[in-house]
Amino acid sequence: MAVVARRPKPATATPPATVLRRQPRQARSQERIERILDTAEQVFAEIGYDAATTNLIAVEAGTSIGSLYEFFPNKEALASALADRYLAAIGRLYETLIVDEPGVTPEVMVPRVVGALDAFYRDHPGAVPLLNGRFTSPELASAGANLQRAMVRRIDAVIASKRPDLSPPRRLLVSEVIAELARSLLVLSDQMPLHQRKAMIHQIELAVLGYLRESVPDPDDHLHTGADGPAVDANIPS
Amino acid sequence: MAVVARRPKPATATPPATVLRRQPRQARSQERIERILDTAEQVFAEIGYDAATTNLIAVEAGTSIGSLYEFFPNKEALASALADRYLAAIGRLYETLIVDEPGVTPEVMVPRVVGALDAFYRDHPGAVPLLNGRFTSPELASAGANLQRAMVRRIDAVIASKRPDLSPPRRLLVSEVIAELARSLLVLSDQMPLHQRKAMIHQIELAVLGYLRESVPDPDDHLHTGADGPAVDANIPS
DNA sequence: GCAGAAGCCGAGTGAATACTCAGGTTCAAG
DNA sequence: CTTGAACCTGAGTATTCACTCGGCTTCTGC
Repeated sequence: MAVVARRPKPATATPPATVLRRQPRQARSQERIERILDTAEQVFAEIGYDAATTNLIAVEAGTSIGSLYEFFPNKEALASALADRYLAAIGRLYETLIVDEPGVTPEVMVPRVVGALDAFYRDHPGAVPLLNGRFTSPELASAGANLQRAMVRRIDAVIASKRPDLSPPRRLLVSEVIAELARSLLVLSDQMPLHQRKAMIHQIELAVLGYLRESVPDPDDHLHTGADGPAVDANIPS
Repeated sequence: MAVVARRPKPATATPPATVLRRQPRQARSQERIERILDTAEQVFAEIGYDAATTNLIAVEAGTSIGSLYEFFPNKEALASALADRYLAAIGRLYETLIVDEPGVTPEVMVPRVVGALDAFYRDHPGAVPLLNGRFTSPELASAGANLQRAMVRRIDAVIASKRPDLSPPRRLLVSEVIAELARSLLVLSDQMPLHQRKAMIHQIELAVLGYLRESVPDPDDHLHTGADGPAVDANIPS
């Protein structure tokens, strides 16, 4: 029942964690690799991973499949290398933006982060399906999961610092929801025309802030504590 | 560049909108069709649409590919028929649950709808990737889009009735965000273990309600109008 | 300038798989 | 019972596509 993507000759179980089959020695091939990756990003974004053929990517990149496979061991390695690129870039983004500084309120941080992510996704259309789409390859799915976990951890750290009164599991749950909320709505906004996209980004900010206020009410604010429903701590995972 | 799934012989451009190639006349074949669909639902849910082979579906359903193709013109028709099933069921759900009645506040309706959708997705694991996943087939993508539009329309109608002061475009945007928020978070919760799932469902309710309060503040409540950021009506689409 | 390494090419291979069809079986109507 | 339609079967067909390989070209160090 186990269905492996499309790799007729598995050879070794798991090749050493190298993405490249061989390190390029000359500038020419280095550029070729870059061009192949850029093209793969485009093609994946346009027609999706499954529909994209390695031949098409090679041709569009102005090279041959032979060259492509000279450096990339298989199709998945292409997507994997792309994911690494994105992962590194977005990771840097998080490190810069999701920080625990005294003056930084959620009202400041949320638009900052959402705006930056929006810009990134707009500049790298391939990142959206790669990191957020349903992917056949387990390797890719885990790349996206890693990224998401990184965001959750950072949010969690900030909340821990701002609101030491919350229990760790509760904090984690809230962080997960916020990260997912931002992620999924950003994916949605990504497939909107530009004029709607701007409005959508603002709504994302409202949604995150609204959820925050609802789920982690400000202890100073005694005006807005609803008397409805079960306690907020209900159903948190242990 | 146009990549068609895997249909070597397109024959006619668009066959008449029948899902079945031939209507069954005997009870036996009717049951067979049902069994094939049930199996397809399972298999799609387990390994995904692309990885699922029609042969596997036929075998698992205890029949032959010949029989499968006797009734379904191609693989996509299988998924399409499934989508129709889900569409009808969820449509009924919406009609029952998203209604504009005097006593029904958001605090009542939101948990009701979220809970019902959660139950549905749990009972029909195949529905999630089919309606919410990135799909190669345009036909399937449109099925999911239809469903989402139906939900948006219903939410919009309810908001229109409860809050006639909102401008139509603003209303629509809010409805779209709510629908998407619920959809994507439900997809997330669907891939969680059961004990986390319950907690997640509650957070979805909080998120929707929080967004509502943030984006469409209650005109009676003059306590919670923040002085931050741009006007809420900024950036709405014309 | 030469040898060997690195790089490049693309027709070809093999496996996967959507779908067909010729021939057999089961049903229902007369 | 007979007949023809509906139904079923699964080996075979046609196609796609990831990936290889033998031969060619370009670079680099000496």
